[in-house]
Amino acid sequence: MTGNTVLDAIDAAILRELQNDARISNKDLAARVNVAASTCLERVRALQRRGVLAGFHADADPAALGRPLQAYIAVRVRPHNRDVVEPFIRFVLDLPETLALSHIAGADDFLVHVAVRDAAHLQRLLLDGFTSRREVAHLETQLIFSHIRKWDISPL
Amino acid sequence: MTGNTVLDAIDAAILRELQNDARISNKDLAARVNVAASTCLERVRALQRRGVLAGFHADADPAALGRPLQAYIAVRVRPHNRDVVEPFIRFVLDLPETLALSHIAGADDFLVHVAVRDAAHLQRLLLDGFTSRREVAHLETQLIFSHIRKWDISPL
DNA sequence: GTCATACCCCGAAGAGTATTCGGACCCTGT
DNA sequence: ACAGGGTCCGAATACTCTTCGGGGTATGAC
Repeated sequence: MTGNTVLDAIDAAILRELQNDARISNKDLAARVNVAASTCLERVRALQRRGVLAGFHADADPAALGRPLQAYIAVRVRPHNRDVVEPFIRFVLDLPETLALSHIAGADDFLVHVAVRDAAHLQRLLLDGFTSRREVAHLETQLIFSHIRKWDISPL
Repeated sequence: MTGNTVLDAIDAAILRELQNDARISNKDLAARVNVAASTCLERVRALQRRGVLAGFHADADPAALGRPLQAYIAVRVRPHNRDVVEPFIRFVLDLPETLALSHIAGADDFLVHVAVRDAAHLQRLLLDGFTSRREVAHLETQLIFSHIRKWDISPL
């Protein structure tokens, strides 16, 4: 291995396998990427140390948890300064409906990805959760028909 | 346990722990949720069978993989019918830059979440990947300052 | 009451896995 | 040739997974 950014073929393979199945045993992982188990273990730990592997997470299905409807909520926050923005972020992340939150550049300031029980639940969330807050200047909601997340992010 | 939708306290705890760390050992998981290891194992398998636990994935940091810049690309596809939409979806999911793809209701048809090396890379992706396609009628790109994904989805 | 049924849970133990560590190997520069 | 640094490996011990038989408890029929 040469530079600081690039992964060699074995690291890339480890990354691929762990993104595909985070609960694979170290022994099986080692077999798949053709190194000894001890080597494999050390490589995984190195990837974690380097921050390439940021964590391992179970993927729970929102629909199976009674929240089959997803939406994006675009939010404009006024005034758009630290004292307003930081509490707003904390508020959104504390909502059980929230799946993800993006702070974006453009006409809107935030894009909130939510999963709810049904349209009535979404309506309640919008009215009671968002429009009732003073700093929320504008809302725009888009229903999500389907959402596909790619699990295998590859280097460059 | 009664219904089909609800999880009891132990299942909810298992879900929480596995979303927090998918590589926790079954023994440690059992200790955290206060059941025997064998019981815990069976519960995890039941959650997988039921589709509540859809998978386990390593979380790779796009920035550490040389792609520190993220954006949403809103796309309008014309005509919006099966023969056009399905190849488009396949195309987007095959792009290495794509992190996620949503099919949405509203003025735009798709929202594509991408991670790229830099602005020039994004520009190339837009021009060569998207606007060069016949079915792409409109594009709107928003840079992402920060993106926070919540890992712990709770029931209801 | 008491019996049957259906769950859920548990602990023991063999099979299997993780992890450490010393040493082999292979570059690279002197 | 040889020293230094890095990477990899396999053996061995400690630890974990997984199966399986059995115990506890709630429910409902008689």
